[in-house]
Amino acid sequence: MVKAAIEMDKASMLLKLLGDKTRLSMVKILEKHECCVCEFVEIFRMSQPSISQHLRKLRDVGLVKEERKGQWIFYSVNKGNEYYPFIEQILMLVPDLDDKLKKLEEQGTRISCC
Amino acid sequence: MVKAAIEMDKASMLLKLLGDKTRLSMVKILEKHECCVCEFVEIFRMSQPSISQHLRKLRDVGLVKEERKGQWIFYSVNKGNEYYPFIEQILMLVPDLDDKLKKLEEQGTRISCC
DNA sequence: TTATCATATAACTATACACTTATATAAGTG
DNA sequence: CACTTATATAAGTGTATAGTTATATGATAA
Repeated sequence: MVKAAIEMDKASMLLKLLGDKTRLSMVKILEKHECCVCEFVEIFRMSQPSISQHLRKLRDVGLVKEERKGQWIFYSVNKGNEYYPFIEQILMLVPDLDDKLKKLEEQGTRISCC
Repeated sequence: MVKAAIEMDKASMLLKLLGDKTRLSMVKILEKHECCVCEFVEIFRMSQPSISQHLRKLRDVGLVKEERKGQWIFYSVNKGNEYYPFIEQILMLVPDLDDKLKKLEEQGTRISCC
């Protein structure tokens, strides 16, 4: 067992949380980039409330944090969170999604709202 | 990204599968020990159908395999499965449950049925 | 053969979950 | 100020999920 180890309860809770393609992708992106809600709406082509609700689940366990900048709210991974070492290990096993952001930039929609 | 990497679809599907405390514990135990259904019934103090259904989900994606020995069916992790490298990395982050089996042995129930 | 043990499966139930629509809040903009 | 933009939240809906009880299957034992 590695230094990122945690109890079974916590581990299964976190795996379930990341066991959703949208949330897993969000966290993978947020690990490297700050994003606001409207960008995720673009990336995942999903309704704004749906995106907000996923972000809330991530925020409720402290995995992501939000920062308001004017009318936008930027999300990022909370690397100080007690579970981050665990999450970090899992994210290493998952493909990069930088191309998704790059695509937004090319479309000019990366900062459509931000 | 590490050699255990897989696509997002697969990753989230597997994380969801392990995002259940019972299944996560099962796989962690089966990684090191063959077990039969009745042992899991003891360990998790859960009904036999419930245990069987969890094992079926794991078997359906090929994570565990079964081998009949007389009237018992022994399960073990299928280390040849394409997803095993991914699973292995996750299991490294999770505490050992050897004490649970040890407890069964002490009670004499480890091989109550097997 | 009948009985028993180990396991699987089917049918049902209650809860959790992801998503939708509608509405609220909060910050800019004209 | 009213209007728009960005986001959150509430309420409702359909489906997935984990568990239950009941039954089926398959092997061994009497």
